[in-house]
Amino acid sequence: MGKLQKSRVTLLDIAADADVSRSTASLVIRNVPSVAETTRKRVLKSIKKLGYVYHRGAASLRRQYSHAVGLIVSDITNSFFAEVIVAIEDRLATAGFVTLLGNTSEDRSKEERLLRTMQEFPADGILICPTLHGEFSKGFAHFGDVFPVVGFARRIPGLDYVGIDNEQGALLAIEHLYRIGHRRIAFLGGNPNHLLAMDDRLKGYQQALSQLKVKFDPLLVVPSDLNRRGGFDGVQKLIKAKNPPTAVLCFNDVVALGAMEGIRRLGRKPGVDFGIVGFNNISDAAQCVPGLTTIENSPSQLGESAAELLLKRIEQRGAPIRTIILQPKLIVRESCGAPFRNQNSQLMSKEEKLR
Amino acid sequence: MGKLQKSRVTLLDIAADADVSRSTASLVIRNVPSVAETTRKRVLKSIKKLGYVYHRGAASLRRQYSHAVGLIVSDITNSFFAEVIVAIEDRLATAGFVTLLGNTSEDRSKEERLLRTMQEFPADGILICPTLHGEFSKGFAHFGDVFPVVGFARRIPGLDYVGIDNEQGALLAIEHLYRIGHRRIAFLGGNPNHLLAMDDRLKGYQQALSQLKVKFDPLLVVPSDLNRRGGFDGVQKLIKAKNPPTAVLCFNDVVALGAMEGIRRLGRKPGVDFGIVGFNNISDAAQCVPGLTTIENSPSQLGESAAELLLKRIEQRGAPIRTIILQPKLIVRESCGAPFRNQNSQLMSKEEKLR
DNA sequence: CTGAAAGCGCTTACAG
DNA sequence: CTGAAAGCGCTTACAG
Repeated sequence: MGKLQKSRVTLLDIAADADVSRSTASLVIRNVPSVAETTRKRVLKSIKKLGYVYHRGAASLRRQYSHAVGLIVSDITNSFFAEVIVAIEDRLATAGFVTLLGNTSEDRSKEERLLRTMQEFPADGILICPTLHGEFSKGFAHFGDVFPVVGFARRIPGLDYVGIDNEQGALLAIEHLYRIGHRRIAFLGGNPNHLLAMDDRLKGYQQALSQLKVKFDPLLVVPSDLNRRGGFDGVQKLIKAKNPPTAVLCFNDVVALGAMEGIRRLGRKPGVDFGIVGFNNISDAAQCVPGLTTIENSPSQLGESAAELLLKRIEQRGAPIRTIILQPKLIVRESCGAPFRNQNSQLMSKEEKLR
Repeated sequence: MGKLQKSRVTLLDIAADADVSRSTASLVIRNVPSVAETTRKRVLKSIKKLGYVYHRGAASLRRQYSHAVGLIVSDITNSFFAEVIVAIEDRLATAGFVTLLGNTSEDRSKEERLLRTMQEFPADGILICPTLHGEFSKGFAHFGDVFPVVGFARRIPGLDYVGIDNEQGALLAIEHLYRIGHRRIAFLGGNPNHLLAMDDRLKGYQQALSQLKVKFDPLLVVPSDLNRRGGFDGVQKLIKAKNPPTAVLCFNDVVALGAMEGIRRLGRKPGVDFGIVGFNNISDAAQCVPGLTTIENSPSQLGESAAELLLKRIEQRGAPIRTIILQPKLIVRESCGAPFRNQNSQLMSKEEKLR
C-alpha cells in the first residue's frame, strides 16, 4: 500500500508509478501486443500495487459502444423465461457483454420506462419479450433502424424476432390428444387480442380440430392469467361446466402445471381421469408426476438465438430484418389421460407405476 | 426531421438549436428550477425535435456515481430467487437505479468474473447471494470498506447481510411435525460445509429433536442438489431405505416440491402417507395440492431489505456493518401427513377434499 | 516502441 | 438567469 487511496486510481496514476505515458498504460491494459515486454511487466506490477480497477464506462464513452445489453422480460418468475434469461446471459457474457435486466410484470408503463432507461444508459441494444398488449408499435415506434432491438417469444412487427411456430405446436398437441382417444378438447390460457402467440396457437387448435372433423366449441376456449393460478382456476371451471372436456391444451407449461393441481383439487387424477398438454417443455415438465406431455420450445435454444441475433444486429444496423421461427416438437410423457393406456405399451408401463 | 442524423444528438446540438448554452440545456434536462420558463420550453422543444437521448454514461463519469447496481444470484431458475429479484429490481427502480443481473449457476469462477465486471462497469454497489462454497472470503476479500457489497440469503462474514433466522425456522418446522405425531423425521437438501444456511437449519433440526427427546439419526440427514431433481431423488432414497422416516423437512420449497413428486412416483400420497415441510414459502407452495406446509421467508421482504441496505451503504460507506435477520413463521397447509388428521378440524376438512 | 494532445457527452463551480 | 471553461477516465490518431 504505497499511498493513501484518496478516490479512484486511474490510468494516470498507473502511468506515473510505472514511469510511462497514459497511452502506454492503456495499451498494456487492452493487451495490445506492440508494447515491449519489460514495459508491460512494469505496468502490470503498478496495476496490482495500486489496486487499479478498469473503468468501462469511461472507455465506452470514448469508443462508441458500451458492451452492455438490455434484457426486458415480462415475467421473470415464469420458469420458461428464467431459463431463457440464463441462456441469453450466458451467450452475451461469452461475447464480453454485460446484461441489464428488467422485469415488467406485464406492466406496459414499466416496459416503456425500462426501454428508455436502458437506451439512455446507453445499452448497445435490447432484447425484449414485450408485455401483453395489442398495439406494440407505440412503445417501439422510435426503434426502427435507429436502435438495435430484438424481440423474442412474442412477436413485434417490424423488428428482428426469434420465436416458435405456435400454430404448428398447437396442431401437434391436438393431433396427439385425438390419436389417443380424446374428442372433447379444451384450450386454456392467454387472452386473444393481447397476445399474438395465443392467437396463433388458437389457430392451430382450430385447424387441427377441423382437419380431424371435430366440431369447434367456443365454450371450450377459456382465457386465463399466464401463471399457475390461472391454470388452477381455469381447469376447475372447465371441469365443473356441463359437458366438460376430457383433455386440455394449455397455453404454456406453467399454466399446465397449475391445471394439474386444479384437477387434483377436484379429487381427480391428472393423466388418468383427465388429459393435459403443456407448451414449452420447461425443466419442471419432466420432473412432475405424472410427467407433463408438452410441445418443446427450448428456452436455451430460444435464448441463444435471440442473443446471437442481437449481436449481429449491433454489428450491422443496416441489415434487413431477420425472423427466426423455431420448429416445435411433441414430447410425450404421462399426462394425457386414460385413453392413452390402450395406445403404447412403453408408456403404459410408466402409467402403471403411478398406481 | 430538420437535419440528417449523423451520429448522436448531444446537448451541444440542443443548445445550438435552442440558442442557449450547453450548461443551460443541462439544467433544463435535470429539472433544475432556476431556468426561465420560456427558455425551458424552447429547450424542451429542441429536445423533442432533434430526438435527443440523454447519455447516462457520460453523466455518470462526471458525477461520481452510475446509478447502476449489480445483482448476482446463484440460480435464477429457483423460484425463490426469481421472486427476490423482482423485489430488488422494483425497489431499486423506485430509487432511480438500474439493475445489472448476473447468474452464476453456482459456478465460483463465473461469480468472480461477474464481481469484477460489475465493479469495473462501474456499478455503485453489488447485491449478492454467493455460490456454494466454504471460503467466501477469497472472492470478497478486496471489498471491505472499498466497495459497497451486500449479501442476502447466504451469509458472507464481514459484509452487510440480510437473511432469515435459519435455526429458528428449522426448529419451528420440526416442532410442528412432532406435534401432529411424527417421530421419525428426515432432513433433506443442501450440503454441509458448502452452505452456512444448511448448517444453521441442521442445527435447528438437531436442537428441536433433542428438546423433544427424539434420538438424532445421522442416516436421516441426506444432502442433495438444491433443485427439484434433488428433492425428487432424495426422498425416494429416504423412503426406500430400511426404517424410513414418516416425514421430511426440506432445505427449501423447490426441493420440497420435488420431494412431493418423488413420493408420487413411488405410488404414495404426499400429505397422506408422508409428511413434507418446505422452507421459504414461494408462491407455488400455496398453489400445489396438497398445499405445502412451509417456513415463511418472504422473498419480497428479503429483496426489499437487501436493496434498502445497499442503498444506505452506498450513501455512507464508512458506516459499521449491518446485519438484518428476518424472523421465520410457520405456514401450515396440507402436506404434513396422516397424523395431522387427528389434530385440527379446519385442516381436516381441507384434507377431506383431497380424497 | 512510446508520448502529447484531443475528444467521447456530460456536470460543476465560477463569473457575470 | 445564463455562459465559458475545466474535468470525469478512458482511447485514438498522429508524431517521433
